[in-house]
Amino acid sequence: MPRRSDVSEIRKNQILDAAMAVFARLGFHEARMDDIVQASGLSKGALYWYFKSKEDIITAISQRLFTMDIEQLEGMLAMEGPVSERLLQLTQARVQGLQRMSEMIPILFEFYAAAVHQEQVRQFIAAYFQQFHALLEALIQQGIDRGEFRAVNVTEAASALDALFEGLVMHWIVDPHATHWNELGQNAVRLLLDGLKR
Amino acid sequence: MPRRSDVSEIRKNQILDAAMAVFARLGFHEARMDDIVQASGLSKGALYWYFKSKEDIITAISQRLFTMDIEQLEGMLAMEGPVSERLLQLTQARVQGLQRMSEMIPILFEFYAAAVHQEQVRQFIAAYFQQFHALLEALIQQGIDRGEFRAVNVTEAASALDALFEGLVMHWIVDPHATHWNELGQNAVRLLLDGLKR
Amino acid sequence: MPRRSDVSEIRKNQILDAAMAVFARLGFHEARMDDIVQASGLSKGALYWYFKSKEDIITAISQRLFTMDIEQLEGMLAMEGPVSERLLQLTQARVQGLQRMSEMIPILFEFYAAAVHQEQVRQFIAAYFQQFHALLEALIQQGIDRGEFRAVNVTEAASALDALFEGLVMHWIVDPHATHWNELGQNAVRLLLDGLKR
Amino acid sequence: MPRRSDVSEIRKNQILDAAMAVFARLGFHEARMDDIVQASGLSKGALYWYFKSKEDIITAISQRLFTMDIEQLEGMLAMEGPVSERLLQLTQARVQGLQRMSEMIPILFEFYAAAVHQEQVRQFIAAYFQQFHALLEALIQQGIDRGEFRAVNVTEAASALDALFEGLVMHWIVDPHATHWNELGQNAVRLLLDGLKR
DNA sequence: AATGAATGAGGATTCATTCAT
DNA sequence: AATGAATGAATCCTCATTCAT
Repeated sequence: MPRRSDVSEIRKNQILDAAMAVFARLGFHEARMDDIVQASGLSKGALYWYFKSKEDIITAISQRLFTMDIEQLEGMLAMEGPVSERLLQLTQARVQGLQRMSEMIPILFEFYAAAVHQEQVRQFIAAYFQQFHALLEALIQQGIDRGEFRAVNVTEAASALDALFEGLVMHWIVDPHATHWNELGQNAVRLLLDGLKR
Repeated sequence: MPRRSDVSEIRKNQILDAAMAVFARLGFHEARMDDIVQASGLSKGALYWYFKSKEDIITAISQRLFTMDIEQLEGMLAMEGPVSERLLQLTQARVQGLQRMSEMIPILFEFYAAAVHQEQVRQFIAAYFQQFHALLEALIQQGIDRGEFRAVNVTEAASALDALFEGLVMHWIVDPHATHWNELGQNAVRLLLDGLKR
Repeated sequence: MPRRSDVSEIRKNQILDAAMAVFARLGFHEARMDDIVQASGLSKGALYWYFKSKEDIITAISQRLFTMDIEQLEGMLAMEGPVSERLLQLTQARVQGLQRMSEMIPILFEFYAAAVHQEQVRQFIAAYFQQFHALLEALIQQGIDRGEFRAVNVTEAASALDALFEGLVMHWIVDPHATHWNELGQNAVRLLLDGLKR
Repeated sequence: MPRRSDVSEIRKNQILDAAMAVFARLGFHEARMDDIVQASGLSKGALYWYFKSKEDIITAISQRLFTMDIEQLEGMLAMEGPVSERLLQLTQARVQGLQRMSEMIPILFEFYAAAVHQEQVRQFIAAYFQQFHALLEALIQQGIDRGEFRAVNVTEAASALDALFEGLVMHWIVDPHATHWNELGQNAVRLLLDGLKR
């Protein structure tokens, strides 16, 4: 028994789903509001009833993409076992996440470009990066505390991992249909881990 | 005594310089041809005399950015001394390059986004990545041959370095005015090198 | 025990009050139905329940404004005393009326503009003018009959008074907060009366 | 031999002529930019090349209408002969002016309504009224100085004439095709003059 | 080579009105 | 009676590109 207020949530998701599909296909600028209207199955008026502008939709999508499952990742911290193994699992999870949203990667690039000029978008992304970074720092610290890693500078090591993960995304440009992202990631991280180990 | 074609070259550069400044400030889509006209100090007609469309200008800029000094980098291969040291020098050179073109980084993001929908742009970028990657492979191979590095998979190790370098660029979004890119890069690469060494 | 129709009457007035306030502030065209909805404290549906269109509301307001107290004015005819004095009283009454509805004067101008293109509105206004004109004619005739005024052309003299009264309204544009309308009116009418007297 | 800069002036007039015709027919709000485009014989782009918005066109027209022939009217001051006669001539000139621009009177009402919400328009109108008022004051003062009029309060008398003139315009609403405006005006002013004379 | 006026297809947004509930 | 979500035609304005000079 859906309550009235649920309709609002349903419609917004309906619109954002449509918008993401359209944006992935055409990019933010080539995408027409009419494209989103059509993809959403709603009317122009309905779109503007729920989002007051195209930019509003973009912002909402950035929230969807960058306001995420940090909690889920934080689970890694609580887990048992060697940190290096957990980092490799994390890598796998990240890569699988990317592959699952593979067709949304064009939107990622749109956002990176938009971040330059839309402070709100930039902040979403920066917050995401920072949360991820904090998680990595905590994991590496665990590794050091357990005697698994050398006493490296935690921040620096985390930044290196950050860069690795982000750099993997860029690889999409070279090869949009890459199927070996997982290997790529696993190997790269393994090399770093080799450098971290005692 | 300037030859005819010199004027042409001067004008084109005048336009591309203006365009890059405008694109960096506004992004490809917010930038108007009139903005470029004004920034260039030329007339609308002159602009279209030298470039037949906005996209043409963008393509020309991508050539400027991504058709680069590979030769210069290839010098690294011929150099003497430990490969790990040369890789750190390469890192420093890359970072300094980024810092020099710091205000152009927004354009980089524009290109990454454009690459998704403009095949020609994508190919420029991919070619750039691949050349860089090839250089790294060669360097690492040298390291292995000299017994400096373990007999790692060269391609994988180069990919890891690729990702590191690209990931550093992404850091711009988190902190556009970062002054410690060099440290960041040096440390990250050092960690990887630690993993590579025997 | 309010009868059914009372609620209806209350709602309609509620809406018209709100609409007048909104129209005065924004003009007919800048005013949105939503503005009226909000000002009325009712819902959009309720608005359209009582008035079938925006134009309907405007028409209803014109009735409010231009279907007026002619009876009240007609009292002037029945009064005793010098006609010139009664005309000055009439002037005072008019001016006070204007001052009371001071913030509605913008709506007057809206109506004058609307009259050009909406016959129904034009007719309301014309009817108002004509009734007022007829009253003035009757008063002046009385003045002549009583030997107070010269035997002027009654219609012409009434038209002059008409024009005077209307012209006073225009003064609002020059000085929206004028406080001396009464003087202005009294003096102008007095001058005309001087011309009418024997 | 028209100079280049003349084209600009020609185009602007072409557009304003078209706009006035359209506005008179449809009112400011019903008139579409496309209507003006069509009436002007130019293209949409050309319109916006010369005027940056619809409101801009309206402002330009208000300048046309209200930045006027005060000089011409000032001639009245310098003339010889009885002031009362000159005032009647002035009346005739005004009425003829109105009749000549008869089909523009709807625009007048549009402006009166617009003045309420557009300060710039209000100021144009107020300035016009004030200049006209000043002229009337000067004329009446002359009449007093020459012993033609009683020593009335000049400002008050001028205001009465102001009101008369403006009120005549309002008569358009009652009877848009009135042919006897001249009589109407002449008689009304004559009555006032009777009140002014010694 | 260079100018800048002119073009017009295209797009985001608005808002009076409707209608299922 | 009343609600407010939904509709979509209509409109202002933009801007890449062209072309007469």
